[in-house]
Amino acid sequence: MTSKQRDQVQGRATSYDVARHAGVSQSAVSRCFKQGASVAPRTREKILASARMLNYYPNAIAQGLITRRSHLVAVIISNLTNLYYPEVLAELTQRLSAQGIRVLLFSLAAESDVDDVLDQVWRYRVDGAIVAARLDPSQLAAFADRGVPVVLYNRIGEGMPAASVCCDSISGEHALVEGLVEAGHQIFGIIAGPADSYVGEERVQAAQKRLLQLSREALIVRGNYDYESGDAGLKELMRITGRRLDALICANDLMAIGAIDSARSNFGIDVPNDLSIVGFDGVGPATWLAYQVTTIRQPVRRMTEAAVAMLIERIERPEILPEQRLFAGELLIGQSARLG
Amino acid sequence: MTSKQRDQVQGRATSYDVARHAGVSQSAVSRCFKQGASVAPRTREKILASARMLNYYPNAIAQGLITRRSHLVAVIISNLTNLYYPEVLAELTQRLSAQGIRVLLFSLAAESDVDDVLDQVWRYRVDGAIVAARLDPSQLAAFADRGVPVVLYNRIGEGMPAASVCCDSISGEHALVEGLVEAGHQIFGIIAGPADSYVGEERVQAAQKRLLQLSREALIVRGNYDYESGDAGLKELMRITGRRLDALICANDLMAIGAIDSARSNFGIDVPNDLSIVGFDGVGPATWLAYQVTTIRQPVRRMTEAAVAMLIERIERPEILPEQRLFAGELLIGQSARLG
DNA sequence: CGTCAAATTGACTTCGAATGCAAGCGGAAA
DNA sequence: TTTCCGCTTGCATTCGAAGTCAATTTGACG
Repeated sequence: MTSKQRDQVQGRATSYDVARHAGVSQSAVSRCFKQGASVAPRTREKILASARMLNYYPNAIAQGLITRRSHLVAVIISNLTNLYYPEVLAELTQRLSAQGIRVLLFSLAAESDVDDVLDQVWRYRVDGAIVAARLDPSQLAAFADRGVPVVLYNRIGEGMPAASVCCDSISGEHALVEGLVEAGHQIFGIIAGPADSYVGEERVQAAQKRLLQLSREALIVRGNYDYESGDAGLKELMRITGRRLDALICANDLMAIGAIDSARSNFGIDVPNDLSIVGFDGVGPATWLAYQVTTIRQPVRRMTEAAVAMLIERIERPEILPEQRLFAGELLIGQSARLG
Repeated sequence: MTSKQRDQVQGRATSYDVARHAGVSQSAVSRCFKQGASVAPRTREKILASARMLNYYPNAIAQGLITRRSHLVAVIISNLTNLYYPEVLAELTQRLSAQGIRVLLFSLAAESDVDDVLDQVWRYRVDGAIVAARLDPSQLAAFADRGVPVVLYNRIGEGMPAASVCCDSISGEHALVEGLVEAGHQIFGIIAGPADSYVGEERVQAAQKRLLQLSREALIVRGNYDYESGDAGLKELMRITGRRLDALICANDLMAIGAIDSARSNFGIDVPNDLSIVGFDGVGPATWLAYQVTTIRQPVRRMTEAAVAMLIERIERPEILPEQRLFAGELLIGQSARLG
């Protein structure tokens, strides 16, 4: 077995192997795979035929080394088990893929665990990063220092401006609160997200502020964004209010769903007639018949599209200044709350 | 600004920069970052100090080129929006990460779209791949030809043996069917998955076969693994059976949930008293109070652990022969079905 | 203080593809 | 046929780190 054949069989053919097989130089092979390079049609065909025969694919690692473009983008997501992120991830991956960019995935156990993965991000010389996790100013600065463009997803730069794509929590919560107040609700509860969640805090503060403006107060308990937190939060609020809670604002849909189930099963409460519950996100299960959560749906497709576009812009022209893009959410009127 | 300072600021420091700064050779720097290499303690400290000062991180791309180990693994997943996969992906990513391996994510629109991404997989010289999508024999052979170890997740090699990790659909479905038959159900319906889903077909065939053995027949309609398919499937079966359906077996939990909701809301059926519905997977929402689906829970943690272990074994010793590991699922008794 | 083995170190090459540059080639015009 | 110009092509170098091998230093011991 010749070396050439072995290469072929092992699928380790290099541009030199192809060059030898086609009787040309390695440069010619390289040019064949480069858009708009100068190669005679006859030569190109000969080379492509050899490449096909040898099962040759340009080594992206070597390309990355010489061109300093890895065509890799780091996607850093805090907790994939949250129902909301898989959809975002799938969208991002497919959009990036369509642009010839591959996704290096980093999934964190907690929102603030970014430090653990940044080393790896630097090592792989990614062309950019999309981050849905908490970045402190020094981490954000590290990206800037290294010239790695970042786009934050549903977060903004703390302490320094950064490119970001967000869903407008504030007007979303305002719409929900106004609807609830108009419908005459009196005793408000809020189940917040974990303290280190940017959107969670934003949503809760927005709701709280608008309630105050409308002369209502709200009792706040903290949850963890999961189904169980909805149950636990509701129980706590029922205890605190002596079961007189009549409107519940949850920082995300999953907790709203947990609360709806708990209200019905554990307290025999009629949602929405005795208790209105609203969420945020517009995840799939929110529209399931058993819940039909009244919520704010994030425009995931437009947001991911914007995130990818912003990132690619910044990869191509690193000097572009930070920009925040804020997308309005859509009020999804379900059956879990009485709105005015 | 000296070149050294610029390098530092731009985070583009190379081993040469560190070497110059520490007054040693590039080889010394390289050895410093290699486990068990021979470097004098004093030298090592000097180098590490310089590295820290210059913000040096070894370039994984260059390392990959010379060592032929990219420390990248391709994870190919068919449809991330299926509730089951995010959990698998999160587990895989974290386990691989703990082994010093990064995940190159490929998410497909459909089960059989693997071809579109294989080029990219070859180009990046991944060390291995974990595939939860349909691979035909030629695709499987392509992995073998290129010496890229693969572990199939919830699939087996068609036409040729391949390393794989699966949940035992057959005994799972048998347990469900037996329970349903013992409880006296007469008219069985099945909502299958899409035709190109391996586990879907396996589950349906297992259920069907066991039903036949127990002298029952089942009407089969095909779904798409999503919530809507559960609704549509149920409607179709109700039509076909003249509303006399009393046991429904769904190829996954999401369709079971859709069917439960549809039965209750659209037909006013009491689940489980008038109609028993079972699923498969044991995804999060299956245990929600509104559903409490009777189902088979896949041992995701053990399965992903096995998949990662098998893959790493094969990366280190490519000659290891294919092996199938079949994990029993756990019968999760909920409130959606009467079992005997 | 000299010897010798062991520990350290640096020069150089390598991985695979991209690219600047100069040489080679062909065709058109004179 | 000769000259010139522009398209093709190959040579040589480069990206950044790893590893080989030989040179050098270290230190233990006589």
